[in-house]
Amino acid sequence: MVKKAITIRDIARMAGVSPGTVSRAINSSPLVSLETRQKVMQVVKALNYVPNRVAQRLATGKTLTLAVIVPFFTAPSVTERLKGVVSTLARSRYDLIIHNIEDPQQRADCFRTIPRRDRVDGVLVISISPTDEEVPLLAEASVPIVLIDAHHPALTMLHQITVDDVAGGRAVTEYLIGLGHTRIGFVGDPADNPFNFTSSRDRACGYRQALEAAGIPYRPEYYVETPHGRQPARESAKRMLALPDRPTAIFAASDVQAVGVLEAARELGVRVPQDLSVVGYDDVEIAEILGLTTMRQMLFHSGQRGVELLLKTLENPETEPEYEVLPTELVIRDTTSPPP
Amino acid sequence: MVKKAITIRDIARMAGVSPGTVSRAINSSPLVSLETRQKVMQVVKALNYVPNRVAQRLATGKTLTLAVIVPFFTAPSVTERLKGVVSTLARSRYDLIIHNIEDPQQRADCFRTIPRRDRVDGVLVISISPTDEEVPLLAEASVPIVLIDAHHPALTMLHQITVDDVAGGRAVTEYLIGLGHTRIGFVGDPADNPFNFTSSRDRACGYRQALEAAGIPYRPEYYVETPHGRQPARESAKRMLALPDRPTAIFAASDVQAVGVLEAARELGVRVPQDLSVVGYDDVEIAEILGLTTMRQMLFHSGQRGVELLLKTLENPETEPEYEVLPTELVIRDTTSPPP
DNA sequence: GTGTATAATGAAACCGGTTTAATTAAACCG
DNA sequence: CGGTTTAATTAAACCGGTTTCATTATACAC
Repeated sequence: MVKKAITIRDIARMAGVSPGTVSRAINSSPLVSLETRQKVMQVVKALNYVPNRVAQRLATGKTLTLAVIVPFFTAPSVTERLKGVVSTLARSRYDLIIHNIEDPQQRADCFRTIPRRDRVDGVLVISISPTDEEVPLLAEASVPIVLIDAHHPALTMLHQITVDDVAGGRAVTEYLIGLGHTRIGFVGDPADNPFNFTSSRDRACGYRQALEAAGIPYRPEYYVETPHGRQPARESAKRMLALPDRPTAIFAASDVQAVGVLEAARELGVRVPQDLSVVGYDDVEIAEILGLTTMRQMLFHSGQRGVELLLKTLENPETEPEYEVLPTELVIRDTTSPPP
Repeated sequence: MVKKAITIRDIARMAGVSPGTVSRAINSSPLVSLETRQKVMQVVKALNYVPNRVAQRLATGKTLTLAVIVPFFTAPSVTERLKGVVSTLARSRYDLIIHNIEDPQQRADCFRTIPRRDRVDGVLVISISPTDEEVPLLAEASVPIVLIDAHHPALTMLHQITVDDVAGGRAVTEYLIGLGHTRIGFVGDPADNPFNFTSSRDRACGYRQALEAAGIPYRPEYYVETPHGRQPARESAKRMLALPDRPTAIFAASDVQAVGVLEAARELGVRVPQDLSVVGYDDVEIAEILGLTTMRQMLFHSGQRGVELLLKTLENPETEPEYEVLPTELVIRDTTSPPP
C-alpha cells in the first residue's frame, strides 16, 4: 500500500553511477558529462523521480518557502493585499505559507517562531505594525522581513511599504470642508487595540489636523471608535445621526465601516448625499459598486511590491532597505455633496 | 553577522548528555529521568534553542504542513471558503501553504507535484473538479486529499464536500416560476472552461430542468455564458435586457454576476424588482448589503469541514471517506417579486 | 614516454534532527 | 550474594539529499 518513495540512491544504482553524480546531473552542474547526464535523466524519467524536498532543504539550508503574516483576514482590504502577494509569487519557485493572526497570543508566537532560517527564507507582514517590544525580535531575525501597510521608526533595516494615513485622513477631511461641511463625523476602529493597528488612528489624526487647520472645533460627540465591521459601524453611526445637531458628513476609516454608515442613514431615512455625505477609505470593490466616495489605496500593488522587494533581497542580501510611501487618491463618486 | 544556529549537539554538550537524550527530553519521552530532563530544559531555555524544523521533518517523515489549492482566488466565494480553512487550521499545529492556480499549466503542475509525502501531509482542493485525466494523479497520491466544492465520481477514496448545484439551480428557478415568471434569463460562466468549473454548468442544468418541468420552453436568447466577473455579466445582461421581449427575471450563477445584472438594470432604467427580478447564488457579504435575493451556500463552513475531515484522516488513516452534500438555502430579499 | 593540467566520477562527510540497538547502572528477587 | 529485570543513557544508524575532497581517466605539452 504505502509504496516506498524512490531515492537518489535508487536512481544512482540503476544508472550505474554514484548518488553525487545523480545530484549533479539533476541540478545541471557542469561537472558531469553529457553522456552520463542523459543516462541519468533517462532513469529519472522512467521512474518518475522527484527529489525529496525536505532533504534538499536540509542539505542546502534553503527552504524555498516564504511566510506571510496577516491579521485575521476578514477585512477585504487585507484580502486584496494578500491577492497581490499570492499572485506575484505564483511565478516564482517559492512556496507561500500563510499565518493568520486572530489573537495577540498567536501574534507573539508568530513573530517569535516564524522568521527563522530553518522555517522560511523570508517573511511578509501585512497590516500589523510591530510594537516596541516586538522590534528586537524582528530586528534580529535571521531572514529578511518586509512590512506591508505597517511600519515602525526603529526598524530601519527592514523594507517598509506604507501609506501616509495621516495625510490621507487630512485630505478626506479637507475635501469635505471644501464642500462646505463643518459638522463632520468620524467613525473608526479603536485607536488602542491589541493588534496595534495604526491606520484608523492615523486617519483620525489627519481628520483632527484638518479640522484644526480650518478653525473647526473638534467635537467628541462626532468622533466614535467602534470594533471593526459593518454592524458595529452601523450602530455607532445611528447613534451619531440621532444627535440633535447631527453631522452633515461622516468620514469612515474604511469602506466596510462606510457601508455601515450608509445602512444607518438608510434606516433612519437620512438621504445620501443630500442630507449626509459619506466618505470611506480603501476603495475596495464594494465601494465602486455602491458608488461610495473613498480614498483609494494601492492594495493589490502593495502586496505585489512587497514580494518584489523580498525577492530582490533574497537574491542580493545587500539590497538597501526601502521605505516606500504609496500614494493615495481621492475617488469622488455619489455619496458626497455640499451640505444641505 | 550570520550567527550560527545552535544545534541539538550544542545543547547536548552543554548539558553533558548525548543528543539522543536531548531529543527525548524535548519531546517528553518517558525514557528520560526527571533530573536529566530538567537539566536539559534549563540549557534549552538559556540558549533559547528551537529545534530545526527541516531536520525534524526529514527525520520523522512528517512535514506538519498542509496545502490548499485554490483557483486564482479572486472570487469572493473562494476567499470565503479559504477563510474557513485558515481559521480552522489556526488552532492546529499545521502550517498551511497556499497554491494559487491561474492557468491550466499551473494546475497540472500542482496536481502532479504537491500531493507528495515529502512536501505536505495532506491537501485541500477548493472549487477545482478534477478532470478524467487528473483522476489517477489524485487517486494514487501518497497523502490524503479533500475536495471542497469539487467532485468526481471516480474518486471514491477521497473526502468530497459539495453542494447539489443542480438542485440549487432548480430551486431558484422554481421559486421564480412560483412567483409567476415565465420569461427567465440565466447569466453564468462558460460551461466549457479550462478549469473544469462545474458549478455554473450544474446550476444551468437545474435551471433547464425546472423550466421543462413547468412546461416553459427553453429560449437560447435567455441563456448567456460570460467570463466570470461583474463587468462581463453587466454587458451580457444589458444585451439580454435590450431584447424586444426581455425577461422579467434573471438568475445569475453567482452573486458577483448578479451585481453585474443589477448594474445593467440600473443603467437601462429597468426597475428591480418591479420590472425585473434578480437572483444570485452564494450569499456573499455583498448580497446582504445590496439586499440581493440569493441561494445561500455554507462557504465558510465548507472550508472548516474540509479541514476537519483532513485532520481526522491524518490522525486515523482508516477513516472512511465521506461524500458530504451541504445544504443550500434560498434567502429572499429585495430583488425579487412577481412579474409586472 | 613522462609529466602535468583538466574533466569526470566516486567516496565520504555533512545538514540536524530522531530512533533503534547496545550498554551501563540500579533495583529486585529468591 | 549472584542472577535477572528494569530504567536510563549513549553510540550509532538513519532520513535523503548536497558538496567537498580524493581519485581516476583522458588530453595535452614537451
